Amino acid sequence: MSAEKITLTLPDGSARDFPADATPIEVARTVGERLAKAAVAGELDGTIVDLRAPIRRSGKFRVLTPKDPEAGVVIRHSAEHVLADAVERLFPGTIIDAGRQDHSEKFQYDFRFPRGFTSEDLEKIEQEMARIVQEGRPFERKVVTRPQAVEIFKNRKEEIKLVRLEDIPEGDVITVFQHGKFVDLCRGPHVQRTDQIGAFKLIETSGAYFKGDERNEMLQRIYGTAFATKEELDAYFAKIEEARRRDHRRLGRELDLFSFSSLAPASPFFHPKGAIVYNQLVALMRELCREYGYDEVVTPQLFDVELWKRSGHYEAYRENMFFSDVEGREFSMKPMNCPAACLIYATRGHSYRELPLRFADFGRLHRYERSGVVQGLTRVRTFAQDDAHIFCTPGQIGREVDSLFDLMFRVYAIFGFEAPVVYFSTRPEKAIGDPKLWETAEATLERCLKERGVEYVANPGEGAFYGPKIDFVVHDAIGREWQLGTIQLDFTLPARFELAYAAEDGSEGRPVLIHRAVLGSIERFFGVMLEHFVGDLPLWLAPEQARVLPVSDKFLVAARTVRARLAADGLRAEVDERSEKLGAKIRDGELGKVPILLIVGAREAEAGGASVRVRHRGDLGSKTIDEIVATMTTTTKQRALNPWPEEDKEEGRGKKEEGRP
RNA sequence: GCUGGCGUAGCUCAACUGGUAGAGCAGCGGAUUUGUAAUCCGCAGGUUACGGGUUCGAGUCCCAUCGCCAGCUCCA
Repeated sequence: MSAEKITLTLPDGSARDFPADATPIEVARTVGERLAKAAVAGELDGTIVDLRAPIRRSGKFRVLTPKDPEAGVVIRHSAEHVLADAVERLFPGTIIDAGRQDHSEKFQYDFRFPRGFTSEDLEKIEQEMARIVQEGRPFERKVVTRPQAVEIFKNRKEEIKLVRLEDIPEGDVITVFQHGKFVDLCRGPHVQRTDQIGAFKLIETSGAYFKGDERNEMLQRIYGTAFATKEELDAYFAKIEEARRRDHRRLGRELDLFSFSSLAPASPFFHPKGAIVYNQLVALMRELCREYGYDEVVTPQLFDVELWKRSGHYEAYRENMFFSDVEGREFSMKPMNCPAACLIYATRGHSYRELPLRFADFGRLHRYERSGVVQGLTRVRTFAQDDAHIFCTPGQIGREVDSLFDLMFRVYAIFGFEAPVVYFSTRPEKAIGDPKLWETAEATLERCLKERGVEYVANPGEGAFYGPKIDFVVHDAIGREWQLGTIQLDFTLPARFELAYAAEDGSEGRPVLIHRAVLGSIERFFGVMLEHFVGDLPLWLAPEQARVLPVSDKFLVAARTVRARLAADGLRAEVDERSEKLGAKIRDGELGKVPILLIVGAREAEAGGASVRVRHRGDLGSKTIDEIVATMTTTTKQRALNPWPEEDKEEGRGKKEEGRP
């Protein structure tokens, strides 16, 4: 086997032959001793491989050094071992579990430790890690047999590792990595020596269930991050700081949009300004519902639990529901709108001719969420969805779903959300309904995805309890994924509610139910969107679209006249009547993120207009009131992202060049 | 729910090892009449989240409750 050859194509384009068991570090040496010394990993056809592992395959190959951004994952992975080593050195007898799968940003390690790690512990551990890094310990890779591996971890009294070892499928190659006295079960890849870990920092500690299952013991986890250089490490923390700046909870308070009270935990209060934004979002969806052939319905909040038993929620969703007893009857607040839609459908007979029937429902929902999981507007206990339930024939599913894709992408584009990630989720463990119906539903939805040609990620077992779903996910400022829109195909509820329609041939058909939301929860969307815009809402959403600033009290009347004209044309505007200097009013307007400031002094009062100052863009000069109203009205109607159209190209170009060296 | 941390004026934060709560901004009043990111002066504002306890004395130490933050688990 070792006589076999492989051909590696190097970055300079040259193709060279090597023995099949050649390792990346050996290949690096043939290129140059300096490259070999700096190497942290190899990369074969885009996959990072360990320096010491035989390559065995022909392909495009290169050597990664700390200068390559891709090397970061290897550095963090190695820092992870150094962390575990440091903890074992400082706290002998600590049982180790395992590190992190995804090293794209952070590393982590779980330990069985009698108490939580304190910040003093972290400091000590960091110092110990620094020592290990400085010692420049080489990482060694060893392929071992299962009995050898058992032997190693038995000797080290690493009982958790023995459990982990059992999880490795029979026949897999088992490798361990060692640096200094520390040995860990690990696939790699790792750097050559610990001193290639340029800069690292421990971030925080937390509890974490063994194997992520809350029925298991809780281990103590330490998080950290590492980079090739101090500069990259600093940039990482600067990014975190930027995320904090955009946090919607902070923006919501500062802009007086919403608040929370300990008397209604995890339930937002939308202040007058926040309610304007909220209602604009709903108005957008109502408008689109009209265009796409929906009928809006309004349904109750509180239902006899009989309904939930019938719908399956009592069986599969009870932990998330609020209950109350009235007159000896048990009631529950609705966590979803779908059963109400079914009840409406069932109030009379239906013909195939009226399908699809699309019921939009902006009803308020209540879901009990465990206290530890609630978070700002993104995870609350009461919210409304831009919800709808489409009753259609099986043959209409394809067209309905296709039209939903149009709607989703159209709406996300309005907010400038980058192409959302599409997930396809199938039958979960806790599901109701006939498995055969599930299979049909899953196959139908997947076919819609394929016919549409959208790229999607399979998410097995993550469907709703009544049907498979397609989810649309966008990323917030901190890189967290948030599910917004969803399309769920449901054959189960129509059966449970015995819904029917008279088919063309006179037989009785059973409608299919499509659940769908575009924004998802209005509350969550509000939060994600606020972070996305850093509070700089586009004109159509801004609670205060313009603020009129009189240069002094002398122009108060003129300012009020400008405001009155804007209001008469349906624009939201205020006058800053304080006896502050203009500079102060501008400052407060900018900090308040008002899109347009209209300055009225002697010149403007006489001409009957205002000087336009656009948020973050500065003075645009005097305009007539007609021009201001016309521009703002158009921008609002178009739901443009930019509050005021850019000036002609020449000026734009000139401005850009000013900033250049 | 679990692990860890936090809770002082509307906001941001002070108050040495326990010695009896203070500043900036915001608010209010007055002066000022202002031309593109902070005018000046004054006033008011707190049972230190809540309830117990230790102590001569608790914002500070201990216990319990509530809420918030991060993570785990879960999720629109």
